[in-house]
Amino acid sequence: MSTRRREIARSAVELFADRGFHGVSVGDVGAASGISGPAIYKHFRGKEEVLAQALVDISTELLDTGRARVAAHDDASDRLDALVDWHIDFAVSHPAYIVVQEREWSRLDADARAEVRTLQLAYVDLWVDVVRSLRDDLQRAEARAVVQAVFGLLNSTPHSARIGEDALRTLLARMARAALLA
Amino acid sequence: MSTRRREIARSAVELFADRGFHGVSVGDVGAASGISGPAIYKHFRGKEEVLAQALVDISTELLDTGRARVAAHDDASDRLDALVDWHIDFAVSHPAYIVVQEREWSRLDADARAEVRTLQLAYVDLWVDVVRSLRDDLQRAEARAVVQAVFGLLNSTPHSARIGEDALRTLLARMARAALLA
DNA sequence: CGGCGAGGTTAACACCCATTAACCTCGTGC
DNA sequence: GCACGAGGTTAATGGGTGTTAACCTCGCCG
Repeated sequence: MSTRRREIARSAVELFADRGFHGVSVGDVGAASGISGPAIYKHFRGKEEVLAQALVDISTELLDTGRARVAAHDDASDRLDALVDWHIDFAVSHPAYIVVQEREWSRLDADARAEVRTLQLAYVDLWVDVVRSLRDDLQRAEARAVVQAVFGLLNSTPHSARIGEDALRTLLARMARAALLA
Repeated sequence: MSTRRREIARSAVELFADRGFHGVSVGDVGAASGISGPAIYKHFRGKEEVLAQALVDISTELLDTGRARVAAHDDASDRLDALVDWHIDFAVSHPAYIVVQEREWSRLDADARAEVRTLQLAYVDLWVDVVRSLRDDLQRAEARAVVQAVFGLLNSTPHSARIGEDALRTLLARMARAALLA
């Protein structure tokens, strides 16, 4: 996967985030990368493949870094904190990715959707394992629901009110922990 | 506001929820209400007005019923429980409305956006007042952020895993309370 | 030096879709 | 009985968009 593909996908995400996939033309996507219009087709087979690339990139980064952060700690409680902090880091610094991932998932074709879904599931499972080592009362399916709900909480950042970024981070971290361990 | 407008908007929401506003044609909107295509223009000035009607309806119902539920209790803690239960009721039974409200807000023109925003803000404030009566440590802006985050948590229902509806309700209620009072 | 492939460009095409026009058909008040 | 307005219908229009075609221009390898 050439780095140019990733550059194009990255800048396209900003557009998708605030005009929606269908609200952004191929011309817009090109313009955002300094080229224009049909030049996109030198890198992608179609518009939708740009979205796919972006979503795969997001999911991969979330998973890979998440794994690394978990592996850096031995204590289960520390691991949970590490996951919460990492997810907040990501959500706060890349709100556009969060929005697009939530919103445009269904526009992907079957193959890309399967790939993204696999990555996302692995990320959820990473959380689930840590959560269950702290919550022996939860079945696996329940733990998954808990984790999804916490993602909803943490991903609310883009829509969120205007308080300082640091205050927001600590607020969210405290709420997430409380919700996870309730 | 004729009731026909509301019927059309209501059935359109289901379409918007899983294909996105731009992914649904005016023909589709008509077909979903048994009429077809341009007949929509006998009730709305344009496609976007259908979306606006739907979002205004959602926001109004959330606010009005929320107010009624709060007024039915004197104790602050009971009021919070009532809000949490009502929001979960709504999110579980109308997932399409939740999805559309989150996703397509930005497609509205300035007037409709302002109206929806006012309603949503009043709903948030309803929560904020109750939360602050239980949490004297929170500034108003912080309380707003807390409430938004809890909405994110509760609105995760549509994306959520497959556990029984009752189990999901109690799980979410417990998590929400914990997050709100942490 | 010559060719050629990667990555651009602009022009053209075909299609879809929101909106408008023109026309029909009742149910209802006068 | 009849005008008329509300709420449909189908046909036409016009703009936008994804994609393809045809063509240009280098940088690099043999």
